[in-house]
Amino acid sequence: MAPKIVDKEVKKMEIVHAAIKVFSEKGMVKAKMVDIAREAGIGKGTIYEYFRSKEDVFASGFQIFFQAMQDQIETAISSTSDPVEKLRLLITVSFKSFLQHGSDLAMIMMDFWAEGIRNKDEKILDAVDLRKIYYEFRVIITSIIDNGIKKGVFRPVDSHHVASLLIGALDGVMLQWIMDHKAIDLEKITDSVIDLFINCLYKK
Amino acid sequence: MAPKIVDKEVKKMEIVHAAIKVFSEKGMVKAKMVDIAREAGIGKGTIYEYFRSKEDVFASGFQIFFQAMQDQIETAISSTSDPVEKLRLLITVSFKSFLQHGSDLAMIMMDFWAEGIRNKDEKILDAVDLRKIYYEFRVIITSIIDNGIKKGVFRPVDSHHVASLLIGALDGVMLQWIMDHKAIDLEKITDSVIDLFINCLYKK
DNA sequence: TATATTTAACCGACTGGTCGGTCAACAATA
DNA sequence: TATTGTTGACCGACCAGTCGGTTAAATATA
Repeated sequence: MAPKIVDKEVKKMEIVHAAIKVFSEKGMVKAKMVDIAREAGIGKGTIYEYFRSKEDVFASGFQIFFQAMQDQIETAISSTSDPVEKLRLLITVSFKSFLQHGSDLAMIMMDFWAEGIRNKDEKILDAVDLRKIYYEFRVIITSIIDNGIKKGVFRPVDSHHVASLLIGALDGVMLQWIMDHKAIDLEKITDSVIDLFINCLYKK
Repeated sequence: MAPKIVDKEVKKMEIVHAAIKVFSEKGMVKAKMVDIAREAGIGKGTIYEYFRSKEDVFASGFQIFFQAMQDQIETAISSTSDPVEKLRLLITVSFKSFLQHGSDLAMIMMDFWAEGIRNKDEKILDAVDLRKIYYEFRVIITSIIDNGIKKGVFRPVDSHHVASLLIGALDGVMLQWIMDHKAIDLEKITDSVIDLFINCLYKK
């Protein structure tokens, strides 16, 4: 009357994390369902007990990945109310989380970008909505800058443009680092980013 | 005794340009050989008279695409010897070339990135060597900045880091623009990039 | 406690479709 | 007619997703 019971949610997470690992090593296209199954230590058919399709697995991985990153950043910047310190933390934490995960996790981000941009018009995967993710990121940074301007710490600038620029710089530098670890010293570049953005925002 | 003659090089270029169009619309994976053939107005088999594989077609497209971009930028910055003006032109031309081509061409760049990063260890496609391309780009910008420092126009900075940062900012802002044209005004952001980088480099 | 029963959970052989690459036949030219 | 150039039907490797069969945990029964 009562058969084998497993925690569906826990197992689903196990599969997603196995999938994230495989995606990061092989990329979305070359990663096969059987690879994910093997990594999770289960049979291929079992995946379909928890996910509707490969895309569904991918979307779940995407969401978990970016949610974790966003949480990490928001936790860090909520520790202070000083706009300068918030920006400094945001930049540092962004680069740090990349450094600590190595290039595997960076690789999967590349696929998320590629997939997210390619499917930006199709509403199939609403979890993979990079527009929303970037919008939210921009709002966070814009509000820090606006607050800094209001407090008279920063000179008046177009906060939206500067926010876009900061996000772009973070992404773009990471992109170069993914391509060539030896050419880009992520730790030292952090200081340059902070120097350029914060010093240039300071009111003189 | 003298059979049909076609200009192999011209036809090869026709195929590559058809391929670039198809790649930009569908992406590397979804673009089929038969699509490229149809776009070029030829049979599928003919492509294999000019290219060894799909990857070979992709690599050729890659090379032509980036070479054109690099030529455009180098032509622009060679028109002046003023470091400030060189930087201003480099930023403007980079964004302009993106704007004029629309998002199709931006899409293919995304695939080049993804493909280039994924195969960065495999030496199969040495034409698709993003490391080299970014290195060369960095050299160009570094030399402009160093020259500016030498002339006493710019304050002394780590030119390599600032160059990486500028390239990153250009790429990263374009990435956001690709994702959401409405959220990013590429023309107006150009001014912010110039403002931030050039003003902050100025010696006071 | 041993055994039977129930059924969620699991699995991997199979299917159906896709697509890169080949090649034998065909077309055009001089 | 000899040679270059073209072609698309065909092949086979590949793989996402399916499905019928199996396993084993929890309970019921004696």
